[in-house]
Amino acid sequence: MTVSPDPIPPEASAQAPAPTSRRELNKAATRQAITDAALTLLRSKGPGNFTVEDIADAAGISRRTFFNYFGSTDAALASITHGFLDNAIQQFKLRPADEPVLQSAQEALMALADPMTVAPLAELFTLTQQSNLMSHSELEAWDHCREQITAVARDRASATPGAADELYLRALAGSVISCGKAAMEVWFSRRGADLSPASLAELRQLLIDAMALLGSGFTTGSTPAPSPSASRSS
Amino acid sequence: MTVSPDPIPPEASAQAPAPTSRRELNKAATRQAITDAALTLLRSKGPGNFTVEDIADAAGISRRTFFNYFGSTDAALASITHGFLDNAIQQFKLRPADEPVLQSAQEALMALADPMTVAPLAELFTLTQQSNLMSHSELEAWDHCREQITAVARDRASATPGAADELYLRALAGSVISCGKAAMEVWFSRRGADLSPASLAELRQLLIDAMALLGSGFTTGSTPAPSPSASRSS
DNA sequence: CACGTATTTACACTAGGTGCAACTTTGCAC
DNA sequence: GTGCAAAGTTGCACCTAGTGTAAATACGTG
Repeated sequence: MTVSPDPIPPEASAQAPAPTSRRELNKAATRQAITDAALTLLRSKGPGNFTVEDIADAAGISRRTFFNYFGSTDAALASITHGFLDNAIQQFKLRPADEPVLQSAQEALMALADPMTVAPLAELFTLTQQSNLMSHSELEAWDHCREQITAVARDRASATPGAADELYLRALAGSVISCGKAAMEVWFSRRGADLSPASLAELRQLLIDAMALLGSGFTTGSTPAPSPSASRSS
Repeated sequence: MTVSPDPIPPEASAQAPAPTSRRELNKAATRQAITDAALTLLRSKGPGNFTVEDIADAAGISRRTFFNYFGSTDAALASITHGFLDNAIQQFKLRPADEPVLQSAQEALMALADPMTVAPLAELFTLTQQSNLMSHSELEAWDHCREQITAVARDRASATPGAADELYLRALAGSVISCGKAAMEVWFSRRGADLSPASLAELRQLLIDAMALLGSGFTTGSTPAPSPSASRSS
């Protein structure tokens, strides 16, 4: 795949530090073309009903080149999830080190509950929902995120005097991920791919509630606290 | 694979309600032969270094028959995990309906922290640890367990007046699974495949602590509570 | 333009996974 | 026991995933 010499000024859509050579541009374009093609095929044919060759053809590259970019169809699609979660981790790392992990997670997720960011993830989710378990690559992406959270939590703990142990770190990070997933699952099952402001507000509330449940130890005793509770509102 | 007409009396090793016909016996034997062969190959060659054909040969069946039993090598190995978790779910379902879910989970896991039950799982874990993400089939097994927990929790909730919502159920079940996994990970990383009484006692304690962390909302504020805390001792 | 390097591509090959038809074993009635 | 139908196994053909390799093409730089 060769990019035609679009005279795009260098500052256009500069997300990364961008050593914007033609090689880099081509690679980025190919990568994008592959994920676009994969998503299009997913839309039109449904999960599991298209091959790597289909994607390669649609993206205008050879089958072999596809494998130079992704290890499988799943991986191509999971790059969407990966992008979202990388973003989340980035936000998470920006939080002050003395903030409780749960709150950091909540704040990081809040920052991402906007249409632009969740749209691709929401569509991917709805399109793959029928075959109810996530693909291996997608699970890998979530697991990678979990490890990142563990690492950050470990750093923060080592700064405080009574450093928490490994069990604490792993259990916490795993639970945060699980609760985040749970919130998204519930959101998708309630609203489908609805990205309206009201729907996104509901997502935010679900994320807040999920983290609050985790922080309260899932106590149901006196306060069932299903929906109206919130530690903060955007 | 044909079982020779061993004159085994019908009560020998009757685990299931056992409609013990010859057909059932043959199938069970084949299934067992496959998982045994897979585990042996895993031991001798390491993960990813043997093929379905290798397993089939070792189990004395054709490649095609292997696929009549399992969808992949991973699935054959994951049957170990599946067995353990099915067992766990069974224990979980036996708990009284008015018991808090977290405590039920803890009790169910306690009942399984004996050498016979954890040994296969421990070995599988250590043998596949180097390639750090679990196989797809193994993750499926854990996810199936998560769904079962969700279902039980849903039943229990619908019996109580202030029925908890879907977010609560999913977040709780997901967190329980995550914490269980975390406890096992820590155990394996500390003790390898050590199945001594002391090691198993440590596993029990880790499981107890993990559920306690979840129940306390991971509060570190005043009580770091890393190890000596426990809501009960076996 | 020319040359070295990065990238793409075609080709060959191993292995996973599935449908199908022939064959063997088992359960059951007689 | 014989015979028959259902369940299970096997070989075979076929498609797809994924990888190694070497030739061809595109790019960066002088």
